[in-house]
Amino acid sequence: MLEIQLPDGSIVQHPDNASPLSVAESIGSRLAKAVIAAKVGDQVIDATRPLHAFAGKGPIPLRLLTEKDPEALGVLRHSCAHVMARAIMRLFPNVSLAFGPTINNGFYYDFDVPKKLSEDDFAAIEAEMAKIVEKGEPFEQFSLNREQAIELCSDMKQALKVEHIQTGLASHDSLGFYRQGEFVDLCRGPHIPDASRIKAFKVMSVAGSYWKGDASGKQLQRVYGTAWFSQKDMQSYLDQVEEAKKRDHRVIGKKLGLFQISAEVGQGMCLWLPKGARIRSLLEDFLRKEMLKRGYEPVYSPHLGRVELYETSGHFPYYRDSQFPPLFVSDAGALVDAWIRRLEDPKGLQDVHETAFLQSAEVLGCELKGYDKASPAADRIAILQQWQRQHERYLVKPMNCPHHAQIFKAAPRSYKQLPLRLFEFGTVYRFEQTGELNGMLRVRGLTQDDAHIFCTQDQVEQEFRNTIELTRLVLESVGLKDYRVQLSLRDPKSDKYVGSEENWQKAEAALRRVLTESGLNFSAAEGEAAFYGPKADFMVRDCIGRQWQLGTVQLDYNLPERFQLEYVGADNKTHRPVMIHRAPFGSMERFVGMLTEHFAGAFPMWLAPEQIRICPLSEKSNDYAVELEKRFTDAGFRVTTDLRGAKVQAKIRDAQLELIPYMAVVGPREAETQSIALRDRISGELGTMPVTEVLELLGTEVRERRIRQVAENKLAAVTEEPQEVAENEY
RNA sequence: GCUGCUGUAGCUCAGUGGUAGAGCACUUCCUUGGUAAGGAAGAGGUCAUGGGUUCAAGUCCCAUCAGCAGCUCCA
Repeated sequence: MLEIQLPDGSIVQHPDNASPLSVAESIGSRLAKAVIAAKVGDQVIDATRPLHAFAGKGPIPLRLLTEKDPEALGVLRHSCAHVMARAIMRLFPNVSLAFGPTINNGFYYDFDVPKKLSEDDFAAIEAEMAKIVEKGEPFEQFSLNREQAIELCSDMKQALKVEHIQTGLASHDSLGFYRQGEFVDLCRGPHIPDASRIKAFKVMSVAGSYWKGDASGKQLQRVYGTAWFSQKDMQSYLDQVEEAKKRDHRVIGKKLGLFQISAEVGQGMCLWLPKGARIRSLLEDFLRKEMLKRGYEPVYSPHLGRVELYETSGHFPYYRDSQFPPLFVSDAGALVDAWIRRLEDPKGLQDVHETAFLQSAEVLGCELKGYDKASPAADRIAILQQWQRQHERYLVKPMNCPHHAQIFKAAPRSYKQLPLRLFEFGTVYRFEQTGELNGMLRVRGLTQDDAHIFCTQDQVEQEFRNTIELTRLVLESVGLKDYRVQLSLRDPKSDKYVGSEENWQKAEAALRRVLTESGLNFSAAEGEAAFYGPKADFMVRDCIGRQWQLGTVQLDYNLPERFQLEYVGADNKTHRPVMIHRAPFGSMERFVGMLTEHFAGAFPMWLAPEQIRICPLSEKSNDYAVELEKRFTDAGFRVTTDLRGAKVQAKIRDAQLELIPYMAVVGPREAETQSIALRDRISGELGTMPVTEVLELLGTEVRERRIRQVAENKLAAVTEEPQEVAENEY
C-alpha cells in the first residue's frame, strides 16, 4: 500500500498501482474528469503516472492539478504541441520533429519539413487537430534504454531526435516517450491524460528557426500555437494580442506624428518629430531637474572619440562588429586597417596580395619604413600599428563612459570632492544587426540619460541607495508602479571578474542591503554580473502586462583601472575610485517607445505634446478662442486652436483621435462670461467653468503629474506571469 | 546577419500582362453650427531603385535598398 498525503494534510492509503488519476477517482468521478496533471512535491507529473515510483520515506505529498492551477495550463499546451505535430505529420510527408516546448501564452513546435508552411495551411492543420482532440485518445508514457530509443527514432525516420539522443542526451540511460495513437515522440512530459481536455486552441503563426539555435545549422520551420481550457480564455488572450498590436508604438508614432525613421537618413536612425521631441524634452527636463537637486553636474562630450580612447577602455576592437566602423582621417587609414586584419588572420593570403597592398599604400601616400624588411607577420603588424597611431582614427562613440572618465581625469581629485556625479544626455551609436532594429525600441543612434558617479568604495552603498530612489521616482512619475529589480551578482566559482575580492563582497552586500531595506521586490541572479561589476536592472510591467527592462545601475571596477583613475585620500595616498553607471530611462528612444505603448498614445497631462485643443463653435468665436490660447500659453500650457470652418463635432472628433487630454469648447456664451465648456478626453463634458478655474484645475493635474488613463485597461487580468521557455524538453 | 513575407498618392489600401484607382488627409468655395465625421469642386503618382523577359510590365524574372515576422544578438 502507498501512503499519500493530500494538500489538506490528510493521509490516505492506496494500492501500489495507484496513479493520481485513480486517487482522484476515489475522491469523486467529477474530480477525476477535471484532473489535468498532478504535483508530487515540486515535480509536475502525468495524472496517469504510477505513484509507487515516488514512495520513500513518509507519505507521498500529492496535489491534483485541475484547470484552476497555473501549472496545468503549461501541461495542456505541451500536449497541444504534440497534437499539432501529429496533425502536421498526417497532412504533410517527411516531417522530422525537432522541439516543441510551451512558451508564455502558448507553445511552438519546430519541424524539418520539405513543404513550405504558410498561413494558408493553418485551417487544415486546425481541422486535423480538432479531429484528434475530438477522438480524445490518451497520452501514454513509456521509457526505453538508449539503444531501443535510437532504434525507435530511426525506425520513425526522426533523424533530429536520434541526433539529440546521441548528443544533448548523451548522459541519459533511460529516455521517455509519449504515444498518442500513431504519434510517438521523445519527450519528458508531463502530459494531460487524454486529448479531449484541450478545449480551445489556435495555430498562430509560422516562422523560421534553427536546430538548437545555431544559425549556421539547419533551418527549421517553427509553428506557433496557443491552447486554453475554455474558448472564453482564449478569446481574452486573442483580444489582448490585438490590443498589443493596436498599441504598437510604430503605428501610434506615425499616427500621432511622434517620430519617423526615414530610409534616406538610414535604418535605425530615429527622427524625433515635434510632438515626440516635446515628450522627450519634458522627460529630460524633469530628470535634469531631479539630478541637479541630487548633486549631479551636467557635462557635454563630443560624438567622436579617438580609437585609442576605446582601446584603453577595452571597447575596441572587442565590440568592433557592433560599432560603426572607424573614421580614418588619412586616405590610407582604411587600407592599413584592413591589411592588419588580414595579417592577423592570413588564411588564403598570397604574396601578390602583399605586393598589391604595398602599391596601393604607396599610391595613397602611406610610407611604411622598414615594412619590407620585417619578417614575421607580428613585426609587420607592429609597423602598421605604429603608422596608425600617427594618423588619426575616430569612432562615433558607442558609449559615454570613456569621455566621462577623461573628465574625471581633467583635474587631480581629492576624496573631499567625491562622489563626483557627471551626467549627460549622451547620444551613442551602435551598429545593431539589421534584423534587430525595431522602431524606437532598438535603434542605431540612441540617447542615454547617462551619468557616471565616481566615488569611494565606502560611498557605494549610499550612492546606490540614491540611484534606486531616483529610478523609482522616474518610473512612478509616468505611472509605472509595477516593477521589480534583478540584482546580478558574480558567480563565486568563476575567476573572470576584475576588482578585488574584498570590494566585490562589500559591494554585493551593500547592494543587497539597500534593496532589502527599500522594500522593493528583487531577485538575485548569481553569475549574471558583468565581468566589471555587479548590476541592478529594473524590470517594469506596463499596463497590459508586458515586461520591459528599463533603468539600470552598474558598478564598474574595470574602467577606473584601465583609465588609471585616482583620487587622493585622507591618508594622502592615491586610491582608485569606483565608477557607477546608471540610467533611469535607459535610452530616450526606448523609453518613449515603451511609454507610447504603455499609454497607447494617450500621454498624461504632464507629458502630452498638446494638452488642450480650443474648439470655437464657429468663426464668430475665433477671436475669443485666440485670446484664450494666449492666456493658456502664457500660463505654460501647450495648446492649439482649431480655427477651421468645420462644425464643432468634427473638431472634437479630431481632438479625440489625436488623444488630446482636454478640449475647450467656446461659443458666444463662453465669450460673454469669460468661461470655457471643458471637455475631458476620457470622461466627456465637464460643464462650463470660469477660465481661472480651468487654469487652476489643469495646472494642478500637470504639477502633480497625475496619471488617469492607465487604470482603464482591464486586459491586464488575462496576462500571466512571464515564464521562461518551459523545461518539458530534454 | 539568417529564413520568409511585403514595398502603388501624406496615411490605410484595391488593382493577375493592355490608358493609375478608392477612402481619409490636403487646397478652394458654400455652410456658421453646442460636444466623435455638413456639402461641392480641385490638386496630388518615374507604382522603392536598377536590370531583364515581352509587341506591351505596377503586374512575370533577377539584383539592390527598405519595412515586417521569427531566429541569432544587445558593452
